[in-house]
Amino acid sequence: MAPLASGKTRPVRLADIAKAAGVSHGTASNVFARPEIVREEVRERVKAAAEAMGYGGPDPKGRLLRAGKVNAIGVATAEPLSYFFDDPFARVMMASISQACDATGAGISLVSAANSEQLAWNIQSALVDGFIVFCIDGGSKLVELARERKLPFVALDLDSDDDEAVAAIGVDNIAGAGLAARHLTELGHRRFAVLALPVADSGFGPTTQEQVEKAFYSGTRDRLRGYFAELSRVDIDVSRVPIYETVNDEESVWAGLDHIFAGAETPTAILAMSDRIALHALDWLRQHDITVPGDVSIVGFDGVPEGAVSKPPLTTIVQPIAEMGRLAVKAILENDGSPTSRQLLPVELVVRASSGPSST
Amino acid sequence: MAPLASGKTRPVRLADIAKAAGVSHGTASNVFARPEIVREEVRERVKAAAEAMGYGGPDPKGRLLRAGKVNAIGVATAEPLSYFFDDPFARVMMASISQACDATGAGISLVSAANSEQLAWNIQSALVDGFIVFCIDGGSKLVELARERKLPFVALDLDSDDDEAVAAIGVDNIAGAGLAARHLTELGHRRFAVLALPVADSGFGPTTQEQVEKAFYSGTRDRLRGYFAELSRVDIDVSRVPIYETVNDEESVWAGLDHIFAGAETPTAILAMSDRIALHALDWLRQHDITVPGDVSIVGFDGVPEGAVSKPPLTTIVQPIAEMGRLAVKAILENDGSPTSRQLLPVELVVRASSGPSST
DNA sequence: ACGTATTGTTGAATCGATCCAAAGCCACGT
DNA sequence: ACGTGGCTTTGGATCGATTCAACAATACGT
Repeated sequence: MAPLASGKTRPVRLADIAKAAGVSHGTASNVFARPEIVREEVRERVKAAAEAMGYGGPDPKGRLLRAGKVNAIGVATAEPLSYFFDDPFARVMMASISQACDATGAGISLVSAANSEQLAWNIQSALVDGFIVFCIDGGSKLVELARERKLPFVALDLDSDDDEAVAAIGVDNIAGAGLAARHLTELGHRRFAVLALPVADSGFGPTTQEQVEKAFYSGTRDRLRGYFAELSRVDIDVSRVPIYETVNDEESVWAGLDHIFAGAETPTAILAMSDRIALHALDWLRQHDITVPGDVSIVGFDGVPEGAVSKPPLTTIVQPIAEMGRLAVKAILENDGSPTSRQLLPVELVVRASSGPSST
Repeated sequence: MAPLASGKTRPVRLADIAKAAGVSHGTASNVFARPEIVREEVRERVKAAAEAMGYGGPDPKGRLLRAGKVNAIGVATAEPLSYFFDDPFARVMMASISQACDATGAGISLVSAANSEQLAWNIQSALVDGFIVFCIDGGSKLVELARERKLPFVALDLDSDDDEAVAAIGVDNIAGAGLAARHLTELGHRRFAVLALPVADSGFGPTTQEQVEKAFYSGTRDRLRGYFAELSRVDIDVSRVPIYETVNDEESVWAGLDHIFAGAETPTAILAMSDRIALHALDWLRQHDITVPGDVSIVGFDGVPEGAVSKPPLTTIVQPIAEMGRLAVKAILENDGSPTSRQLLPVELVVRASSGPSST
C-alpha cells in the first residue's frame, strides 16, 4: 500500500502481473502453465511484466490447493530427524525409498520431532500425499497419528499382532530368526545368549522371555520367538538362555556383553537382533580378546552394508531392504483408496565369517 | 454426488462438518485451531460430527495458503536423492541440518531429480520457506533455479568467484588446502600427487593446472590453488605434480592411482581433495602393499567421521560441518528479507596416522 | 455476405482452510 | 428499562493459484 513498501518481500501475485500486462489472470496463468496456447506477443508481454515486477513464478502454495496433490511422500519416525542419516538400516532404506521417488518424480519430506507433542503436530500438518512410517520405536503411536490423517500410509516393520487394518510391509521375523538360530545349532552350538532390541521404552538391562512376550515392539518379540522356537526344537533349554535388552547402541550392547560374559557359563553363540548390535558386539569381543568365530559365533539381523566389511564380516539375516522401500513408495503413490494390505517379505541367511563350528 | 460415492477418498471438508454440526465454518475452524475459545458443548458436538464423517482434521493444504508459511526448508542438490544417504559428507551435513531443524520445529524436504528438466520443476514447485543448496555438482544451475524462486536460500560450499549477491556458507578452501600441503612439506615430502574432485562434468582422468583453473567447480579450483601456493612457496615445481581428476568414487580414484603409480617418479605424498577420495585411496594402497604412512602419506579434506576409524586413521582438513548446517538453517529461518551474505568458516588440520615423515 | 471453424482470451467458480470485525446473548448494576 | 462488559458465534474476506464454459476475433469456404 505505502509507496515505500520495497522492504516487504514479494507481495506480488499472479493477478498483479496480469493487471500490469493488461490481461486477465486466466491468461497470465496459462503463460506459465501452458505457454503454448497463448499467443506469442501476449506471452512475451506477460513474461516481461513478471520479470519487471520480480515475480518468481506461480507460487506452489496456490497451485497446490487447487491441484489437491502435493506430489511428495512423508517419511515419519519417532526418532530424531538425524536418525535418517545416522542409522545404517534407515540409510539403506531411505536410499531405496529415494530411488523409487526419484523414478516417479515424487519428493520426500522427513517428518519427526524433538518431543511427541510436536510430532503429532508435524504429522498433522505435513504436506504430503501419504506416509511411510518407520516403526522402529514408538510405532503404535505413530501409526495412530498417521492413520488419523486419513492419508494412504504404510508401516515398515510393524508386525503380526498389530491392527490388521493397517497396511504394512515387513519381513518374516520369526522365520528369519529361526534361520539364524538353526544356522548356529547346525554348527554345533548349544550355549546361547541373545542381544535383544528394545522391549519397552524403559532403557536397557537383562530381561526374560516373559517380558519380551509382552514387548511393545513386535519385531523384538517375533525375533525372540523365532530364536527360541528353533532352539527348543533341538532341545536347548531356552529358560537358561540369557536375554539382554539393548537400545541398539554401543553403550547398551557393551553393558550387555559385560553382563553375559560375567556369568559362569559363557555362551559360544550370540544371537543379535540387529546388525548394529552385532557390530558393536564384534568391537567388544575384539577388545576382550575373544576371537570370532573361534571362541564365539555371532549372527546379526538386517543385512546392512557395513556387515559385509566388518572384521570379521558378519553372518546375518538379510532383509530385502531395497525391495521394501520400493514397495512402500509404490503402495503410497499408486494407492487409489483401497489400502494395500500387509505384506511379509522373505529374508535370507547370508553366511560370512562371524559364525563357525562350536569349539566346545 | 452419487449416493454410492464411498469409493472416493475424503471429499469431506471443514465446511461439511460445520454444517453437520449446525455451526458456522468459523466456529468449526476454532474447534481445531483454538479449542479453548469454543464452548465445551459445541466443541464436543463438532468433534463428534467430525468423527462420524471421518474427517481427518484440518487439511494443511488449506491452512498453508492462508498462513503463507510452510515451516519447512528444502535441501536441494543436483545429485540423485540417494546422495543424501550415501555420501559421508552429505550425511554429516544433513544430520546437523536436521538437528537444527528439529530444534526449531521445521521440517525438511529433500529436493532433487533424475534429470535436470525435472529438477527445475521440482525446485519451482517445492513447498518450502527457503532452500539450502548443495553445490557439490551443477552448483551454478541450482543456484540460478533457487534464486528464481525468490525465496531465501543459502548455498553450501559455493566459492569465491561466484556471484557476490548470493548468500553462501563455505569454508576457506584455499587456506585449508594450504594447511594440508604445508603439513606434508614440513614432514619433508617433495614428490606430490593430487587426487582432485570433479573439474567439469566430463568424467575422470589426468588433468592439468590450467584445466583446473577453468574448473566449473570453484571448490576444486580453490583447493588446488591452496595446494600449489604452498608447494610453490617451498620451491616445488608444481608443473610436475600430477593431478588426476576423479568423480569422488572408488573406480575413478583407483584409476587415478593406477595412473599415478605407473609413472617413473612415484609420489611420497598424496593430496586428496576429499576424505572419500582419500579413503578409497587407502584401500588401493593397502591392496598394492604400499604402506601408509611408511611409503606414502596422504591427507584428505572434509573431516567425515569415517576418517577417524579408517586404517590408518586419516589425517585431514576438517570442516566445521555441524556449524555450517546450523548456520544455514538459521540463515533461512531467521531471514527477514535481507540476505545473509557469504560467510567463510575456518578449517582445521587434524593430524592422524595417514601422514608421516618422508622416507626419501 | 454469411455461416463455420479455429484460435485466443475472459471472468467466475473452486480448492480448504484462517482471521476478524461485528453481532448475539446473558447477567449484572443502577 | 437500559447501559455495560464478558463470552461465543457468525459470515464475509482472504490466501494464490487453476480450470472451464462461454465468448470474441480472425480466417476460410461457398
